Amino acid sequence: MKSNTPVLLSVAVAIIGAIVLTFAPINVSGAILFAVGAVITGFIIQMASLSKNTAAAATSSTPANDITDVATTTLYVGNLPYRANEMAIRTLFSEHGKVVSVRLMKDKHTGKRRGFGFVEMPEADAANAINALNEQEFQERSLKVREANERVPREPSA
DNA sequence: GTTGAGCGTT
Repeated sequence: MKSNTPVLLSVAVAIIGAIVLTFAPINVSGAILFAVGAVITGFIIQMASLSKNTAAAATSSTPANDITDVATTTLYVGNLPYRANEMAIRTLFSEHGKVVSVRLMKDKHTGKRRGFGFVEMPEADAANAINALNEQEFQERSLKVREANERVPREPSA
């Protein structure tokens, strides 16, 4: 990781400064000033690195990241085992298409899983996943994959 | 720690 380099550098500067100050005939106020200066320098280096990375990330357009403008279909997945987590469902559906988002509904009060969830996929992949994963066993349970009903409409906050 | 038809939050 490149971002660790400025941190290690600032830490090294601080340590070296402390060692030098230990054997150097300088008063305490000078030591404090040096330490503060070292810390500030480290933060400045970090900020410069962060802004540099942000600018680079914003400037370079990676074609592998634009997948947000695809028409997606939300799938209802029922009869899920209680041990199943989102990662397992995402992995399972990823075998039959691109998974946009996976949401396993849990009880709001207890936080336990209710055994069903929603998987968002592109239309073609969604139909493929329904045809492939519906009524199929997943961890000794028969999956129920269908098209989800209408989501709650986004009410304009007015 | 339990249960088993169903359609839901930032």
